Amino acid sequence: MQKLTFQKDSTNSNTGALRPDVKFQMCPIKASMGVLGRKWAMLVLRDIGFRKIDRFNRLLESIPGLTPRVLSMRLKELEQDGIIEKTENGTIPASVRWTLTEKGRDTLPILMRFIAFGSKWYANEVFEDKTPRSIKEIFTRPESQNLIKTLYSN
Amino acid sequence: MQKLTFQKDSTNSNTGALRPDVKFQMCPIKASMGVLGRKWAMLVLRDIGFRKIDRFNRLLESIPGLTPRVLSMRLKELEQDGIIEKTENGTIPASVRWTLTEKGRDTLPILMRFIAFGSKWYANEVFEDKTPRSIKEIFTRPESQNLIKTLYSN
DNA sequence: GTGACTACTATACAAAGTATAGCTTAATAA
DNA sequence: TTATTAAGCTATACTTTGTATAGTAGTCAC
Repeated sequence: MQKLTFQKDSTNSNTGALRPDVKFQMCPIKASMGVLGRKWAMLVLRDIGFRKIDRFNRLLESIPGLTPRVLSMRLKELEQDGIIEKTENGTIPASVRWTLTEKGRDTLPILMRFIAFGSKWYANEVFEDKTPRSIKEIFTRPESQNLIKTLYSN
Repeated sequence: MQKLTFQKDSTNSNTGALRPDVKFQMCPIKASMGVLGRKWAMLVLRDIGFRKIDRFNRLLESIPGLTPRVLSMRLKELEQDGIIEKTENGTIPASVRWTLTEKGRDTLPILMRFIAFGSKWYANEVFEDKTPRSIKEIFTRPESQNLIKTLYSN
């Protein structure tokens, strides 16, 4: 467990604040929160990105509490923001499949950090044995290692 | 720009899904969303954690749109969840200061990923020159390097 | 005493999310 | 033939969450 400490910041009267060297016109966190910050958005991305659940009704089933109205709204917002895209094959009833775009795949490192955080700090709810776990303890199979490395490290 | 690809998953009929090797009783992302998923929560953490803004009225000023009612609620929720803690010095009027707990400091890697994501994909709004930037291009000063390494890499 | 600063709370309203039902098209089952 | 299922939604009403604005109490400086 690494202790996080802040270094003195010579440009900022020693408050210890982390300051960017480039001026932000808008905070990138705030910008990201626009669509990703809405309720259920992260869980929809989790299912599409990690669990490969790509159909409307399958997403509804896999996310308890999510209603069709809100799922429909989240999918539209995520699509308009370029985070996911749909593939409609021409059949009727329409068979829609959702996948991540490049931008969408770039949200997975964020999700991985949430997995790490939740597995450490909400172990009571997350694991049957209530024991906190690290990412490495959760994804141990050799097939997972490349992906974990890509999504969790630099 | 690294391309993210998924390896075939021999245990899961080749859907390419990333599956944990430990059973989740509850998804750690969902667990994390409880308090962190509410509106403004991440921005409050950003200010307390990175910008060292630790007073009620200073937080209100620094987060446009946030109202005292909601800030008061978010602070209470984050405190109850053990993410932040308050220091009240006995003076009247009470002078309250908010700091991150260990759990709170563990949210900073999540925020760093949001910074990275936003700086890459919302450059139009984030930077005056509308050019996407990486974390390394944003935090270039030697004093920042240790912190960035801790919060961004493993 | 006037105004400013501290950290809030109160009230009313608007926006966002929830619950439930229903729609359209087509394939399958009885 | 009729009903059921499944696809992906939309409609309506209601509840929760967040917004806007004003106000509170205590203390200090002027």
